[in-house]
Amino acid sequence: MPAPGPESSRLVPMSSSSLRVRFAPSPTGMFHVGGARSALFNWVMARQSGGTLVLRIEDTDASRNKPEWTEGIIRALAWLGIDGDQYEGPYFQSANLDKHQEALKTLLEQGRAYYCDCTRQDVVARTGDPNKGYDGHCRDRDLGPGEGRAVRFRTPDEGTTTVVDLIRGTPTFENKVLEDFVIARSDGSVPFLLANVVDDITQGITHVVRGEEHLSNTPKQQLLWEALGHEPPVWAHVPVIVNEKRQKLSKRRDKVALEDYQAEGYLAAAMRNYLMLLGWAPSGDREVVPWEVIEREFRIEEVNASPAFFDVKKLRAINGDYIRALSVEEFIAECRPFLEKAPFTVDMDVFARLAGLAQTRVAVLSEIVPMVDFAFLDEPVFDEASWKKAMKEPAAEILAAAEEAYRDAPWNADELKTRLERVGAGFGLKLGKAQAPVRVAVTGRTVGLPLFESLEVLGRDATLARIAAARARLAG
RNA sequence: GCCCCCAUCGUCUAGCGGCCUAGGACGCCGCCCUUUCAAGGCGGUAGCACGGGUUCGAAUCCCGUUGGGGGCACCA
Repeated sequence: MPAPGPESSRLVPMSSSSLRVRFAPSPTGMFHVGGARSALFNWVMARQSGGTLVLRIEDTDASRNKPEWTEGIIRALAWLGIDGDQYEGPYFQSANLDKHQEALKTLLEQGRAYYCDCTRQDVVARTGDPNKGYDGHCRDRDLGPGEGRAVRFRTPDEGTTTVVDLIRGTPTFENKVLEDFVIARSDGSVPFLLANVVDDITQGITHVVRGEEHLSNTPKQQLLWEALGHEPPVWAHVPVIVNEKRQKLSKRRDKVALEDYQAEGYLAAAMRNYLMLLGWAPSGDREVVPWEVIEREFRIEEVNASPAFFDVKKLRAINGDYIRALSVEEFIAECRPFLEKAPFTVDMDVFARLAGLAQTRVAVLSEIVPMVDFAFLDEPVFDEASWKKAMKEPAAEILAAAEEAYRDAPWNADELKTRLERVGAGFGLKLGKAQAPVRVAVTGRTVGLPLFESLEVLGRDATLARIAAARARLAG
């Protein structure tokens, strides 16, 4: 860690109880990993500055306000560690409608906005170019309210709007390229651009940390802040998360639902750690770090400005690290929900004897099920490829010899290993080869938990029965 | 089409003018360990997009090119 520079080099004060950030998702039925990362960034900033994180549900679109979706957001946040006591709210955008209308009225009265009765078709007909924006046709027509009339914000004809962005510096936009955008639909409702600003103003937001996809909206929103008589917030547009084709992750084509990862057995701590690594890295040559380190070291200004690929392979690796770092008891507890969903009944006492062996072998919790199924099923599920591979040449003889050797063996892993070693030696085979037929006979697969420990847990009767069954299958 | 953003190994990143013969991690490959598979240990593979400047000196600063991405709705 380099010597810390003067305090002034920190763009976001380390301690400022006045900092107010927000996470403002619109309910869509699933919680996007990109949203999770934004939430995390905002949360960390609030925590390390002693400021406040506000949760606001942007539910004004009628198709996006199912209560269970909001619950899903709250549940997902809690899973990540952002419990209800970590934020103010939730506020609902739909509860702030009066303020939206008030702002609209103010803008209209100040002459910063005007009524417009143009349809999209009208505009295109006039400009002859569907790529062109609104042409300002109604700017000075002095229209009053009326059926089919929207309200547009009058953007400046000259000058530039510069947004101060912690990650990108000072993107500057020519005002003349900003079209007069709609701030009230003809039904009177206020769309995102304005509603979002009014809510941020209402809730005293000082730093807006959101996805890069909003950067183009920012000059328009900043103009709105100013027109409404407020100093705009400090912005921070975090890069989008992309897929292998380097496109923004989309719920249509990519696996983006946090719930899906949770259901597969990714640990919240691992997901949290991984998400923070997208665009940022802790000090030193390590990246799998306790959350406290992240909370101490994270700086929004250090977040990379370029898009990051959501690499499930790396997520897996990190998840494996987190799983291995669990105590066996914790591991068992984490496995429980997955075992309860398994198509067989798990005796947790039996599982407890296998858990330690399984822990280093699963990268994702759901993998525990096929790994221990043999111990709970009446008979193993044979993987045909495994069977073919292991049950050749002296397999029948090995199984016969093993059955014989195990009939009266003291039932512990060491002894079982020694006896099978001896069996193998009789065929000039090393244990690695000799154990294969037994492993497949008993577990159904060629790979799995350490065999002799598994046999010890399984018990003599089941082991012998399975070897016999395999011999019969081999003969028949 | 217009606007904006971005550019270090395949991927995520460290680097903020000399410490870089570019470091770490994931992946991949090899070796060791070993009852399979993991885990672990050791080693290897691979990168500053390109072209101009600025400078004694550029991955680091500036400009351009190229290439990616995002946004341009009476969605959020």
